[in-house]
Amino acid sequence: MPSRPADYLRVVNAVTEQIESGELGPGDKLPTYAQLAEQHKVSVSTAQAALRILRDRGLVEGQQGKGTFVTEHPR
Amino acid sequence: MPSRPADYLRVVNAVTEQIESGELGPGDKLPTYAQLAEQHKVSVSTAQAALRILRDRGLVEGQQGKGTFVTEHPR
DNA sequence: CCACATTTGTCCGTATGTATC
DNA sequence: AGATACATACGGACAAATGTG
Repeated sequence: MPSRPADYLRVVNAVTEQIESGELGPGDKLPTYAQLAEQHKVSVSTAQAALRILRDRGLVEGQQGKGTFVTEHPR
Repeated sequence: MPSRPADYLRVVNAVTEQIESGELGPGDKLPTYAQLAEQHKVSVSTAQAALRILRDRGLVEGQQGKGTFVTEHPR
């Protein structure tokens, strides 16, 4: 029974790939919660859960009032 | 302006410390969602968010119907 | 200085599914 | 069959920071 990944993980993986492929570079701004939610056909809550994971992993950083940005990662 | 950490991070940190201090060892069972929520005076939703982070970090593993357990393996 | 809109961040309650006992 | 417990998803309500007018 191949259960597909949870929605929030699909978003996590999608964004991670965009970063690793270079489509999104350090300092680049990600779509807003609402845009990300719409793009992946999930609720805003779910998009937020995904971004919380990405923040915890250190891939992105959020700035209130401005947006979410790809971490300038030396690594 | 040290604003204090978010509730879900407090739970993450508390559990992490219990693991690192040896109070909780590999294979040990954590409190249930409801118990964890009560102990830290947060909602079940918030406790779940904390455990999702801990799972993502690889510190614990959830098993449906059974419980959440400290991962067997360091690193 | 103030009002407003935008956007991220947090918290909660509920519903539903899945697995175990 | 029923109880327990983890897992996912959603929507609503605010707070905090930013930018604009």
